[in-house]
Amino acid sequence: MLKRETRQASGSSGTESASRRGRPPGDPEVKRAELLKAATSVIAREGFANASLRKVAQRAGYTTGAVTYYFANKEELILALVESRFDRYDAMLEDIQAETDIKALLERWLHMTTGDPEFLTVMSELLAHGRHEPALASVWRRRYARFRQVYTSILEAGQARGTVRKDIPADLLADQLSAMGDGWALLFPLEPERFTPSRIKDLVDAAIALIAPASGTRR
Amino acid sequence: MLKRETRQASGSSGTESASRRGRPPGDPEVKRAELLKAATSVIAREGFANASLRKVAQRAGYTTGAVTYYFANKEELILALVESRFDRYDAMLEDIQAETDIKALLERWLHMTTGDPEFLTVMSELLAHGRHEPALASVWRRRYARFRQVYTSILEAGQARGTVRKDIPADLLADQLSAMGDGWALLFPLEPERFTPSRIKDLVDAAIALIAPASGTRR
Amino acid sequence: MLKRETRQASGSSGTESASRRGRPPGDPEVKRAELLKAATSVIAREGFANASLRKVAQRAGYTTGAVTYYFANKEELILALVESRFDRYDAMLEDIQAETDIKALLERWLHMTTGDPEFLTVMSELLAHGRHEPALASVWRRRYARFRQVYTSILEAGQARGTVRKDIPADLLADQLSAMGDGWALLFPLEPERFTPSRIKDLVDAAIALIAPASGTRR
Amino acid sequence: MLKRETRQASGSSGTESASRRGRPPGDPEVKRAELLKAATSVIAREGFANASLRKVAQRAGYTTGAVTYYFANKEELILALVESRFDRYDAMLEDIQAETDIKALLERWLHMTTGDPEFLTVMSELLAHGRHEPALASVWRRRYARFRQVYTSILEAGQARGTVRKDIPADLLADQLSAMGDGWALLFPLEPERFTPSRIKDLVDAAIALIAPASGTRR
DNA sequence: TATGAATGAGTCTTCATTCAT
DNA sequence: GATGAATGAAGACTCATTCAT
Repeated sequence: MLKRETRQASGSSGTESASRRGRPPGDPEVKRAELLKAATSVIAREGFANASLRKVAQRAGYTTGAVTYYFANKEELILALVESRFDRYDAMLEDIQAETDIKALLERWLHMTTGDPEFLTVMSELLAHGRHEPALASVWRRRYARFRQVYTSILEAGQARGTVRKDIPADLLADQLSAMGDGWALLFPLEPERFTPSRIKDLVDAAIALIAPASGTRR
Repeated sequence: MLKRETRQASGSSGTESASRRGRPPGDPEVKRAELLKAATSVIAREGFANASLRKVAQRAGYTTGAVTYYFANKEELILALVESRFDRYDAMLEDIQAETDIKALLERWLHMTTGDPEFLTVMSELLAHGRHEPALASVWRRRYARFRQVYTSILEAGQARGTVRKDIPADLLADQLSAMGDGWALLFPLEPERFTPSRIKDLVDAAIALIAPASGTRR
Repeated sequence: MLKRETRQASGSSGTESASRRGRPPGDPEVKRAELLKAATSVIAREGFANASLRKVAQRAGYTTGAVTYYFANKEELILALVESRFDRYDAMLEDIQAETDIKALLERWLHMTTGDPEFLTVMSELLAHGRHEPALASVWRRRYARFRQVYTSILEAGQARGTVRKDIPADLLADQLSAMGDGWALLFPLEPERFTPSRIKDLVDAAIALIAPASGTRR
Repeated sequence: MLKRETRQASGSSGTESASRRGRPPGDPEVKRAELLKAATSVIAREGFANASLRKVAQRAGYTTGAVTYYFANKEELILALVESRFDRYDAMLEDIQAETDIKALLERWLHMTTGDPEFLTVMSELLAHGRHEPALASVWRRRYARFRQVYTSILEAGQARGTVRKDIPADLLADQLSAMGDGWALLFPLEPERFTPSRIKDLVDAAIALIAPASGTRR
């Protein structure tokens, strides 16, 4: 009772309905997506350790209760978040996979992952935290395994086509390249000024050179 | 570091017995080190997000007050922790650096970093968290830069000696290898079962192959 | 009770088909009864303190809104629940009351109250909580008084017939026996393993002996 | 910050230290006892279901944090509370046990249990809630068993002395009397006006008559 | 008639920090 | 020098209740 008055007092427009309760129109999936987006924002900006449901709700323009209405748990929210991020990544990879030129492919991949600045940041936060949340860890293992497979088959195709060195099995190369990617995803937000576009280009070129077949010395 | 001066200033008494073996039992530096060790343990086991000063105190067998007595802040504790971990890493690198054979060197590095199972874990936790704590981030930038230099000079020596490929500048190679290492430090705790000794050996061998000069025997 | 009038006022339509067997599916009273049954279940299993409207709705297979639609309040639901449980108890007592043999009567009472395992549990939960909800307390007082009257008249009949001791007024005996019953209803769920069938039989026999007239054969 | 001002605003004396932190003198056991007393009050007044740590803290004049400082858990607080109540009851029983006259003993017991009006209320609240908290239930089972033993031996002594009927085993009598007591503890707060001193006297006298040896009819 | 989205107060709990002793 | 009692804010979560649809 007391509280309600307080709330109304701080309401801006006098003509607007004082209560925000009741059933507004809208698809629950949309709201869930909104909340996941807000969670992404919060985690990207403040980090996993500092992300709270309250902040997520605030950023989404909801109350805390709304978040726990759509997600039973903080854990469930996080899991839904990882899955959704992976889904997006999946879709993006789909597009790229057709590219046969390994250099072009890597560049598109780079463009894709760095296109949404929040994406890599959130992924690395979630990855770093995965160790402590068994359910999260298992999602990572499951989905990460799929990506290694995709990478591996891409590299195998490259080996067949002669654009990727054959002396190292494709799965090891995939493992190494994705570890490298994870490392950068971790380092990038720490010292963004070091990762200038030209530095990034050099690193990508170097990566391509690393996995290219031995060409110059003997051919 | 910030507050260490303060502590020492009020702690260095001229009457201290110099004949005792090592530092006297009440030595603040010893206690600080003990607390840092406890902090390492706690973070390694429970993760940065779940590590609290209380847990650190408990693990060290100290009282809650002791932690804030020896460290003004949680932040200060964390900073001291990173510095101390880097100091240790520095010392370890010193030993290794003399090794000229690049393969032997990498293997010693591997042995060294994985020797203390808590080490890599804590480092990756702190690295992942660095982004959100400006002071921590700056420590990382400063000290990480030094390591890249060391790595670079090692790789340059290898290039000079002909054991490392010359088509990629040493600093790019260093960047890539350390990113790879960071990636693995992150992935390892997530799926330790995937990193069997033989898989690790393969990955290291593959890494060596990656940076090796294009040999005449291979095709 | 408070709001039942309101409901019925708006619910009794004259066009309702009278030929259908029982009440039509949409009958509010049926839904209310279903919800009360669900509430019984929830309270019996989880206890009054842990029972929430949401759980009741869930168990009944209704939506959250349905509960507050059929019952204005949580309090109203509880009151309706007590009344309905008492109604049932009333009906059960009706059947038994005819029994003239006091031992047979007690045994039928026992059989009756323990027949539905949820019954006693819910009653004791509601009884224990009654104190804190004035409306609930008043229901208890009113209906409990009636039962003491019934018990008293049964015992008086026994006294007249010579099967119940006459040195203690029937109302005091009724008070004592019902207190005993309440005590057991409270203790039973706490240590069910202690209340084996044979122990229960002994306790009932002893209770009968307690209220039996001092027989000539004893001592 | 905001809160502190509020706190200070309601502080009485202007010269008192604004902060209440730091280490005041005092025995932790005393504080624990204080908190238990506050918990007793709250539960007695508002019931177990409505008792919150906040209310306990408030009544004791502490903040919520203080309660969880002295008791790790709400559960731990409750357990400590039951144990302490039982300890008190134990001590009281000790005093009484020497009484050989069964009537005098019962009256002293009555006097004792009703002396502190909160005592019985809290006990019945805790008893009623015991079912849902395994740890609490086990404390009840353990300690309640002891009392039944004491009661049994008192009744056995009565039987040996000829003041208690011998046709019902003492342990059954103990069981019945304590159930009766629990029942009354439950009913009393519900309708205190019914339990006038004279009614209580009658009930006690009737109870004594119930367990007295068959005297009038044949001797 | 009935739904279910959303609220907002309240629950327990954890925690960094402060400070009298 | 060191302790540990106490704070107060924040955390996740639950829940009765409201109400647009």
